[in-house]
Amino acid sequence: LDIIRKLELRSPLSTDEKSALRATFATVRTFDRDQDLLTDGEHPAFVGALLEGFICRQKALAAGQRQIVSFPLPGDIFDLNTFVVERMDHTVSALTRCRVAVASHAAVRTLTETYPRLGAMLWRDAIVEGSVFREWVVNCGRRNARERTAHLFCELAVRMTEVGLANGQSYPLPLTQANLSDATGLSVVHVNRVVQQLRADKLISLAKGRLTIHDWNGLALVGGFRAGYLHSGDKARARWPFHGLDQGEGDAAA
Amino acid sequence: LDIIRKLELRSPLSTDEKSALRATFATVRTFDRDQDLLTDGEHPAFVGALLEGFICRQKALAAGQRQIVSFPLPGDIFDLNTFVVERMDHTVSALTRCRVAVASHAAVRTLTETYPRLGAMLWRDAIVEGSVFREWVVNCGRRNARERTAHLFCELAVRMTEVGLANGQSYPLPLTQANLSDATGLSVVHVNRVVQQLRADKLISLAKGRLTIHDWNGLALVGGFRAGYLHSGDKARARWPFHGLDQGEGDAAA
DNA sequence: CGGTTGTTTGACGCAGTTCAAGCGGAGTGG
DNA sequence: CCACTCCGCTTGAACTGCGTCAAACAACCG
Repeated sequence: LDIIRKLELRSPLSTDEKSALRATFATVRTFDRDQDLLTDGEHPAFVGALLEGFICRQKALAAGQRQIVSFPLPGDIFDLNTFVVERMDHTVSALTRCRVAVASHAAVRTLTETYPRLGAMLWRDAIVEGSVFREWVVNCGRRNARERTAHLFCELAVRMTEVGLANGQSYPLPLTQANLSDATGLSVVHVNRVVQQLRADKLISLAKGRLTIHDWNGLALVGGFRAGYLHSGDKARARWPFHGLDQGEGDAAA
Repeated sequence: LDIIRKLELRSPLSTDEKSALRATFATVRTFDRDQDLLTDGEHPAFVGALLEGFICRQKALAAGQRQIVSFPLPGDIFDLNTFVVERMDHTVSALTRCRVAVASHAAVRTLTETYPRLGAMLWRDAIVEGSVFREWVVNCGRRNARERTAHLFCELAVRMTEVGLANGQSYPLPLTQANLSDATGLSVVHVNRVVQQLRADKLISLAKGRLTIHDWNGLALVGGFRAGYLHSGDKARARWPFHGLDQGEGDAAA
């Protein structure tokens, strides 16, 4: 189960925790390309963790335009927020055929009551995703087309590597240029030109659903990419401050 | 204390809860305009709740440009995430002189262990802020200058009203046009032109640090503003699923 | 082999940037 | 009380990055 792999990056799990996770997310559902996993406005009936495939969070505008606001990767739980908030404020769609492990809200609640440390780790990821959103605002607000796409490629490289899906310099990126344009806020035509420019500059190649980065430093420089906001290297803070069930090191006072 | 007012919008607090909040956030600090409350990269020593004044979260690019990614309003706690994540990934700055109620991490931890419902309510706000970030991505990515600024004014109108700081059609907005440009990802010059256009269209007036909305429907239409993502009207979900201390209605199964 | 979906290329136009300068108000020091 | 300065707002003119429109091309699929 990919969630396990992802969580263990930060801190090892006990066998109990692992089997509880497996039991909770036992059901697997498959979604086809262009299907919506969760629709804007609904209150979803399940909690889902991506196992494989590419999905996105997106919001649609009146004029029929779309903006992709993030790409949850395998191992990510993509609707934890529905625990806290009544309705979805965006849509989660499959960009490729994908497999998702689902659990009922009740089951996840039980899981995290039994293993509070797991709850903490899941929520940590949700908080980090907030940080990713902030960086996307910067990306769309203040970077030009070339910088934007370079930055996106860098971010995905780091995150794909983190979950073990990158293979050296390359990782699967089965997105259409239309998808990239929705993620960067550009037009399809311009994304095409930018990608070709990046190719011509020997920074990347992108073909057959796979992105290869030939010059990481160059690409990161173009995108102004600094990985801090992904909080990858941060030491695990397994202690969730908001349930009062366990003890741990404190980050003391003012 | 403004946090109390804000939390009570959702669900009334007991006298115990209120006095505990007051005790925890007893210390008040004042910051001058252009001072940083929290700096990118640091691990802050306190948790802060804005009492009055205008602050922003911002990220700086290499070229000296800035992007404002949100405006925490009075009653908002603006660095809860430092409970979970080692370092700040952005800077929080004062846009006007402001007052902030501060507490140590340890004190907030104690507070939420004693009153888990409070912890749940605080974190709910953090999750909702994530939703606001997503909408900002859309704003910067897919809306033109006029739409963007209109949307921003609408969002602030709703949120200022929510915390009781709006006065009918108008609310305090003591930002420079440079600030607005950093929030919208536009140039100062263009913000100026757009604002004047909105004025000329009798949608708003903006002067002396105060924004007045003359035609709400018109402005919301221009900005493509739909308030759902702010989750203002959602019924309170006081039960935080991740501490297992209290019971509550469940949102049942798959 | 034709239809559909995705990529590529070119020509053109415009929204928004940049540069530059003028203007008004608020604060400060003489 | 005036003079000077600083900061924020406003305006104009010129430039450009990116969008739009249109069409050709390539790959996949039934």
